[in-house]
Amino acid sequence: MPELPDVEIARRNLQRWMRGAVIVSAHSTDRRVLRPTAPSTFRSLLVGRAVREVSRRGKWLRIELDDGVRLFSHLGMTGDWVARDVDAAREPSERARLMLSRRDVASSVRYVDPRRFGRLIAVRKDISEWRTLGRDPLADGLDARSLAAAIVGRRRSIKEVLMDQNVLAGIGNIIATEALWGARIDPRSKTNDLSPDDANAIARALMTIIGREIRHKAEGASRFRVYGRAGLPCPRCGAKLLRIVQATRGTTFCARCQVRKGQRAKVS
DNA sequence: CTCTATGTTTAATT
DNA sequence: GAATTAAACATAGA
Repeated sequence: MPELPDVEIARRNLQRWMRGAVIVSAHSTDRRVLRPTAPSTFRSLLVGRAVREVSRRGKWLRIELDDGVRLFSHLGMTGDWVARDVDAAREPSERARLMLSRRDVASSVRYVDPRRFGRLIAVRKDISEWRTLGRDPLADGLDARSLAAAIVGRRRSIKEVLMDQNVLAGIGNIIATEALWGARIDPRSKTNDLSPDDANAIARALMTIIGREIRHKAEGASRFRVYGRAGLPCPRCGAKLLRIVQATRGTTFCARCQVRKGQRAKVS
């Protein structure tokens, strides 16, 4: 469940479930997800400490505890946090469980992740993956100027740059695909061929999609215009949507109404 | 059986 | 050495 809007929803859930609670027990034996991998380290760092705050940058969650301890959580491709009764059975694909107590009320949260691309990192200082993250569109805001400053001087395509977490934090394949369609820009365009108007269009499209996804995800389903719809007609112009591969990730786009920047004008 | 998948890291290649 | 590309991870679903 991962891209900025999904992670933001997870943050709000965890904040609601955990803030002010004391961690009564912490259990995980998953050596793929856990860092450090020793279950005893996970337990001893977390147990007995209260949850101060749950924050997010990009796709990373940071659960801040007493004494400077923090639990970083990345959801990978299929990770999610769920709240359950203390005596509820183990979830399918459950990888970690925290038992909580708040005002004498007991509860539990579980980390589920079928593919186990996610991470749970219990540490006493911020990890480098967190420190090097780029601008977060939701937390820091994003406009034409800040986007242009972030992507300036890159040689890769705009699609790949948008997904670089150290450039912009939280943009994944879906949002990048959708935003470039919304901005009418061909995903193969190079960043240094983009005008200030282009940067403005992309920044606005990103903010629109992120806001809409958070709003919709909080309740129902989400709706994508082009992602996963290759071969179907473009919702804007009706041409058949194409699928290409960039940096091993599929990109769906409309070759008719998304303009490829930096290409020589078509000869007549 | 084959292909694809919301993400990131690491190895291989240019 | 920098940059780009492919592979790897682990599992599910079409």
